[in-house]
Amino acid sequence: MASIKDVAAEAGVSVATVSRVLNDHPSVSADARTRVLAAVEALGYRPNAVARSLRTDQTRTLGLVISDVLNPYFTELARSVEEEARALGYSVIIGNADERPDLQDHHVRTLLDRRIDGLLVSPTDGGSPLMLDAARAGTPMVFVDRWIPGVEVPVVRSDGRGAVRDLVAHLHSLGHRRLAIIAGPAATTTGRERVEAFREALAEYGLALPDAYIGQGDFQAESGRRVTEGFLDLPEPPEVVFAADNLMALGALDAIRARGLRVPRDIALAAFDDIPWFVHTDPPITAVAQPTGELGRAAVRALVDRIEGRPPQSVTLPARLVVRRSCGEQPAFPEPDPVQNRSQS
Amino acid sequence: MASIKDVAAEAGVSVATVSRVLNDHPSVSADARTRVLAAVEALGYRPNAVARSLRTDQTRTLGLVISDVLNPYFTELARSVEEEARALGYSVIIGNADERPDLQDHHVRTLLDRRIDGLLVSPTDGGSPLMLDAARAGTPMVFVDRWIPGVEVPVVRSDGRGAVRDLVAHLHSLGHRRLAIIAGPAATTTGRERVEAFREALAEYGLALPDAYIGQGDFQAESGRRVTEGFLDLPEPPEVVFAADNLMALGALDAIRARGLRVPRDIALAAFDDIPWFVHTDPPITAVAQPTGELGRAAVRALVDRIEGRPPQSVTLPARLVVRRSCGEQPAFPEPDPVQNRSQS
DNA sequence: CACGCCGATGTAATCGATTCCATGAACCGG
DNA sequence: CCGGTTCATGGAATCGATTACATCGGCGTG
Repeated sequence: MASIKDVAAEAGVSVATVSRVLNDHPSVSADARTRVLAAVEALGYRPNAVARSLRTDQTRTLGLVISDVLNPYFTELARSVEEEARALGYSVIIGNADERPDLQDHHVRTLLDRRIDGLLVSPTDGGSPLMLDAARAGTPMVFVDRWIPGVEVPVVRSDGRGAVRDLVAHLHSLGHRRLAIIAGPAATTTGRERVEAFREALAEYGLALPDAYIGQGDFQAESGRRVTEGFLDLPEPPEVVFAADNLMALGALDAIRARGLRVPRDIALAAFDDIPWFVHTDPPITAVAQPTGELGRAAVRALVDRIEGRPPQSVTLPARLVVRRSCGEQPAFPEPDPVQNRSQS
Repeated sequence: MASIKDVAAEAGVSVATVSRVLNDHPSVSADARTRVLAAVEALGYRPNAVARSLRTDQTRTLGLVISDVLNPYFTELARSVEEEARALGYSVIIGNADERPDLQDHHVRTLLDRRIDGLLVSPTDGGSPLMLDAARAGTPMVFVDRWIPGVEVPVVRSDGRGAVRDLVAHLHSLGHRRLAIIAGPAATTTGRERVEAFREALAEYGLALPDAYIGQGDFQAESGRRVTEGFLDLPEPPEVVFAADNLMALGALDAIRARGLRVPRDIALAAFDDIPWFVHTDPPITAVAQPTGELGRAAVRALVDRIEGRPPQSVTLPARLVVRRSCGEQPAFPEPDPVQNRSQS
């Protein structure tokens, strides 16, 4: 592979001049510039990003560590992150933690070794020493979706409180009174918050959230199935199951079907996180939709602000309720249900 | 951040010795080794991968350029690729081409600039000059899923011929005679092959595949919807729609529902690519399942063989038919329908 | 006319590793 | 006791860029 020296030789100038042309430094003669450009073309030269990074101490690369790539929510997040980063001249390296703290650490370490300029994390747990150290050591970092309290790192997330209140109102108006929730891991902020939001909303309607109606899941489908089976075995099963993420909702749907029960006739189902597939399930599932794309873009902007020396800002965007048929009764204004909710760039 | 020099100073040895310890070169005294290790620990030293790559001319990184991250098939592929690469000591940088040749080129260029050790590609199109040049220039490269004919690059893919024949047999036995297909882009091998396999299988049953029953899609949901509407508008609409990928099947399902028709009573539906969600749609969708995880792992192994100087091998694995309810009648042996078909590592 | 400044260019140091080569000590067999 | 190995170690070159500094010619101005 041709190096800058070869280009210099071909163009009959020094490497310094070649470098100046490539980084369009002002003081280069028009003549030298054209000769260098010609040489670059002739040799098919491309600057070695590795060498450049070593010298400049910046890689123009962002790390993104997400909890689970197979979860469509995170896939969409990753997509919008990459899109915005590209627009700002950065590349993204994605690490999939698979909800495993050890894998999360592996990726954080690898990314740090590669000297990425900044790190976007959706933590699987309460935070490993490694990550906390990195944050303290001054690695530009932003939490997205989930975060770790007590760490001086900007957070970009969505607030589901309002949407959950709307959901409970919807459920209440349909006559449901016994509402259960499949919670996410207590180690995650989203795992805790969604339960709290649900509990508070219930309280507004004078409803309690008994312990028996709180199932402990782990954001994976299998746990949704298991917890739901527990609910159905109760002497007085809930009338509604609210899953704290989309995968667990799927597991719940499975468990319900396996008993030969029908949604929403026998039991209602709702989920946190809306995904395109919820339109196509039987029945279409009512969900709390996060502004995923906007979240990803805002997170990148915050991180790049931090990297480039501007003050980064935490951002909280509201989620909204999308009513479909899984809780009973048709919505007054049926939504258009777009096949593809992708933001073309 | 501490460098190797700092470690050397702290341990009272030269940088050469530190480097030897880190790469466990045999001729280092036990004493020096412990002192270096202590210094590494004390300073929290981590080798700079950028500097190392520059010197050794290898990054221990693989590039993966996929056609569409939002397609669960590719997400699963990406996951297995990363998993196997990690096991072999490599990292993976994923580039999402979004079925756009220009984006594909952007990612290939960026990855090449970063001097990745090898490239895994599922090409969106017939192959840009950039990619062909890279292949000719000797960049270790492997095609996965889709490939480009006439290029000297190993291919890891699955052969759907057998499964498609099984599908047609299944459809025929259910009494269906008018079968239509939503094809993928003709620029992709998978786009062309699936139509051919379908046509050949039909021929075995003495059935033709008229042009009116071949719709041109682009592997995205919207095209599936559009094509299906065309089919339904035909004076003699097909009895079965076979979508060449999962996203287009979803679009088809949409279009069918929008007309108030029911699957499989009014029209049958089948898809290429099985995904976890097909279990949960209404009705569950019959599909041709690729051994996605195995494909990803085999692709990585082939690429790493090539990188490390062993002869790489092309691999073709058979796909298989998964019968569900979208084509009519219950399967004789209902499958267990696992909630999560993830291979835990 | 001379001085100083500016623009264009080249030389060389530098980033943080790896690794070739030289050096010196220890050790072995004759 | 000496020449030849072997082992541990350090010095310095190197990878491919960027960039501070030096140099030099030309030009404007007092």
